[in-house]
Amino acid sequence: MRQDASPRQDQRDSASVTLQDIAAHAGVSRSTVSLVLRESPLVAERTRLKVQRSIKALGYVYNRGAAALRGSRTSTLGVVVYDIANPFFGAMVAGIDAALNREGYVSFLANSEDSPARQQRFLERMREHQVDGILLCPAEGTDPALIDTLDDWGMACVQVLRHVGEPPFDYAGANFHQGVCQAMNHLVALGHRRIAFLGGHSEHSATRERWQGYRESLEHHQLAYQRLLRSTVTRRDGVDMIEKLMAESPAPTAVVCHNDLVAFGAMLGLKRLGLVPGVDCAVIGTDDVEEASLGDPALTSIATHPHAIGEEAARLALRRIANPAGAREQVVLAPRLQVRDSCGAARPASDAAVPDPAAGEHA
Amino acid sequence: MRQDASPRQDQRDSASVTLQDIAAHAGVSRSTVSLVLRESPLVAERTRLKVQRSIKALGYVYNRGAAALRGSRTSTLGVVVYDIANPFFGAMVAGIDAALNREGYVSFLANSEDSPARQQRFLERMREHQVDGILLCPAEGTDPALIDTLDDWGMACVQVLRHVGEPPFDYAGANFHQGVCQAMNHLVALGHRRIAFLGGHSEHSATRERWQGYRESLEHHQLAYQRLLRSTVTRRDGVDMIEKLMAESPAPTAVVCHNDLVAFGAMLGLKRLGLVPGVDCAVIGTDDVEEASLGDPALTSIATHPHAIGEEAARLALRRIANPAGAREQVVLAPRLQVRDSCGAARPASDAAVPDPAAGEHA
DNA sequence: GCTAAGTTTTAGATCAATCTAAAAACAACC
DNA sequence: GGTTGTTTTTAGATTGATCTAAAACTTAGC
Repeated sequence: MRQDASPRQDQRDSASVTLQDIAAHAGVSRSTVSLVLRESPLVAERTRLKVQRSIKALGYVYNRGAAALRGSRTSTLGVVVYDIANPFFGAMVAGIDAALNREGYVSFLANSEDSPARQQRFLERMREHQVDGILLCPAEGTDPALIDTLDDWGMACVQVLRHVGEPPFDYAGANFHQGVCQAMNHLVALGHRRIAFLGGHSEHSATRERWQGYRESLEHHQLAYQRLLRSTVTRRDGVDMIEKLMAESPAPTAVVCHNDLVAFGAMLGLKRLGLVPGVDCAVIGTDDVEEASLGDPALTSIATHPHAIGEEAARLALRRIANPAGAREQVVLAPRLQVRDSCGAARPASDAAVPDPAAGEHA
Repeated sequence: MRQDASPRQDQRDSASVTLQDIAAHAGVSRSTVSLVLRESPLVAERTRLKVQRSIKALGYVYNRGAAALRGSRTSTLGVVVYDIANPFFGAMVAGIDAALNREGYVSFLANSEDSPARQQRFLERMREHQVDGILLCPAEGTDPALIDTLDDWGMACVQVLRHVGEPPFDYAGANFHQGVCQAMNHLVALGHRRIAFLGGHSEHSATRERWQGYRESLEHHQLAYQRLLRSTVTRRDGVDMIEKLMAESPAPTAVVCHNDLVAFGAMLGLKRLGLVPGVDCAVIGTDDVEEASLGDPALTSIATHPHAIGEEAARLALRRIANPAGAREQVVLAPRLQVRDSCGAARPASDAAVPDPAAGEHA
């Protein structure tokens, strides 16, 4: 009836074909078949071909579970993120998937929802499944000792985007510090003197790095105005924070945001106040998600390349699995400031004491 | 040194503790320990407690690979989506994760990028790993025979969101047909007579269902104007399509969009033309992603509840695994029209021959 | 005290691969 | 033809759990 090419008809119904069956069919031993499967150079060309024919004829399926029992690798990895519904993590997971796919690895995914308990449960499951390694965006409140524990468990662990504990550890992420400095330099060059930073929650490494960049930039450019608002990092937070800030006196002429969601919120908040983003107040986001270029106005954003970070993290994990004793690595990707319409020059009309001549040069 | 509660000190260094070791420690047989682990009622209370103490004392870790080799289940599932960077799928995966987590299942994730070849590679890997089942958002161009093949492989397969082939099959998704009808009814009640449908690509079930809803609504309300534009479904497509439509004469007074991204694009396109979304042209999206409520104006959208769909799909898969011979099920969730500001009444000023009195009732 | 029935426990086979160490096959050389 | 050295192949042990069928231990009844 069915006309497809697979040799399903030949197989006995759904009963699984084993090395033993192939050995019998090809007239060799189980060991030889195993060697063929693992592409050992020990086996003679003629034998190899004969065995491969039998493998095809019987529709053999490699049993990775059985192989893992005797061997040392499972070719599986665990991936933990805390918000898979966030497109940033989606892109990152896509990068991980692409890199692993190339190497024949496959990954379990868990969404911790920033709950250390849930994260812990998943990691214990991963241990039971004997994954070779873990890619971990640690949930908020993760005990730094966890990294050592994973090491004791014999699973390679690469932290991604955030990290807990002290180096040396394996890590892949973006240089948020540098990214914020780039944004600040750009704004200062445009003549801005009152720049606020919006958002960031509790004590994550990724937040600390941004805030440090902000503070150091202020110092470096000798700017007196400093306004750093903590918050969760949703679009609504952006609305709330910008409304609060613009009611202050003096109000900022520019804001740098923890991520693009906050930045979208800030732009929306400005519009609700009857102000024009990029004219009345410059807005810069972080991540450069796909929507950034299609905003109104198009959002200037610090591009952090989640797909690339995912790929780097996966590759680092594979390196560590291949060489568990090797030196720990930190792969920190440089961000790039993607300039668009939401960060015009500071208005001369605003109450700046001395209009900056530099503004003209760069406007 | 380290003060945590885990009995790591007792274990011999990283060598794994087996049932045999526990049996020796507790003074019982390997079989008894196995029964305790699986909570068999056969084991006497005293023995059970004794064995559980030994399990704790030795820091035993269950080896699921070994268990799967002898047993029939792996407690693993494969999940295939075609665009994990899309927040809609992110939310769906979060729903799947939540439902599986409760049942002690864990899932492999793959991002097919709508490539049947890549999807096929992943499914073969899943077979090698002997997953109990697959949650599949089939890639574009998937051969309908694939569903039967998976069945032959002995893996439960639940299609999600899209489906290929003929029923009966297991499926979880949203009632897109009904959703579009709700949107159309709403627009008609507001007085709209020229309603276009934007977006949808090639022959997916999820697209066909939307288009059918559109066409049947037109017929039901006896509307002569029909304009259905095919496209991929990105924000940019929305911009392009609305610009094209508004240049036509007569132009539509409302558009229903394949998803929220297209709708955002349509709103942006209207603004670029100097028109006001919700006033000059009503816009309705599909999915009701988080951003919908924060748009400018807030977007009316057909909420399809991706998280709930993910949960339903996962639960259905677990049911099928528990009972492979059971009747196939289709779980189709009813969408809900989330009315916001982007779909005002059709303007009396526009060239409608007869202003509809119904518009007043609902405005 | 012995048998029968019920409750607990266990030895040994099994699952499907890998690994080790040794055997078999082949070639080359004296 | 026998020895040596390679190249191939293989038997059998091993991995860590589950399963089956039987053994060992209780308890009840006469």
